[in-house]
Amino acid sequence: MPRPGRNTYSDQKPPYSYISLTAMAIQSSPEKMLPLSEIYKFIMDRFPYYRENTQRWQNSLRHNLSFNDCFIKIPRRPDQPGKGSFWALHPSCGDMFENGSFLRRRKRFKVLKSDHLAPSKPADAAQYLQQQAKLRLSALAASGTHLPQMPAAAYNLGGVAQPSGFKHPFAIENIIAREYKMPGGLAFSAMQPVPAAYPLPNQLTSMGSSLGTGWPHVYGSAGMLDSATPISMASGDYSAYGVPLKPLCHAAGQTLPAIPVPIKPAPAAVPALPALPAPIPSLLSHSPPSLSPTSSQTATSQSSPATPSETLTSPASALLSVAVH
DNA sequence: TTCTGTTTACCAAAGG
DNA sequence: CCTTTGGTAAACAGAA
Repeated sequence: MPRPGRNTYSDQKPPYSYISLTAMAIQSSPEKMLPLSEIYKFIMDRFPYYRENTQRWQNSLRHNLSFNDCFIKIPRRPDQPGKGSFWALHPSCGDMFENGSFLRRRKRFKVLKSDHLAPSKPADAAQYLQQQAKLRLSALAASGTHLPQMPAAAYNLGGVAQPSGFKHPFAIENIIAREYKMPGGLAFSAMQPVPAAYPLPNQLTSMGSSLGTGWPHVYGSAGMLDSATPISMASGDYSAYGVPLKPLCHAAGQTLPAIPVPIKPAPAAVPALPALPAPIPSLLSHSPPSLSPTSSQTATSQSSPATPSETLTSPASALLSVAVH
């Protein structure tokens, strides 16, 4: 595996906080959720720095998972053996890194509990996520080729934390989508359909092999950036997420993404909906709301965030919000 | 036992 | 300056 030649930065500590790294890992997964071990793996696969002192940084990472509200825990199903839960990103934390810095967030992410009104458990959010996934799954099964949106996007709708509609040029998924390149030069879009409620091992591993190119300080990724990459990697070690990003996006203003987020399905990257551990629940047959594959932002950018998926008055979004610490 | 997950504490750096 | 955020250590409990 070791790519001879160019490990220039690969041993350096990546300029990302654990929160960033974890978010990247989660976002890179088709299901937008990963078990702890997979998060470890993602990081270690891509950042050689973290192949050492695992005790230390993994402890830190675990701490971050628990400590930060931007990570939510999704319990495993009985049919999904394994240790620990899945971890997902809180749907509203997309703007966490809005300032373009992956070292320090704009502000801390806090979940406000609606004290009395609420089924305010993370489990609800988790369930919602899962349901979204299933809905998409069934939609996929129904339409065959149709490609729904990522759960986070739909999950966001009506969310409290995004009062001004869509805007997160620095959403991790955007960044990742921009960074990850498929071997064929096809940009991997993090905006993927959700084939299943739970990650399938083979999916994850296949993802793993296809991801991770285009990271300057990432092991074995040298030279994978094609010229279409909007970000010049010329000299800076971390320019991918570093300097250029900010001006790039801020230049076009805050509310509209300067760089169009790849919302194209990227079929190649779509794991072809392999045999599911559990049969597709037909009980979820009520039409999947807001699955219009047309746009995650073109539509949402100007309309009120809640419009498309009213059917799903997200229980989670009602109780989740961002607050200054 | 090991792995996960939670929690507390302390410190350093960044940011206002 | 003070506050916030991030990194680390560590103790601890629970699950596989």
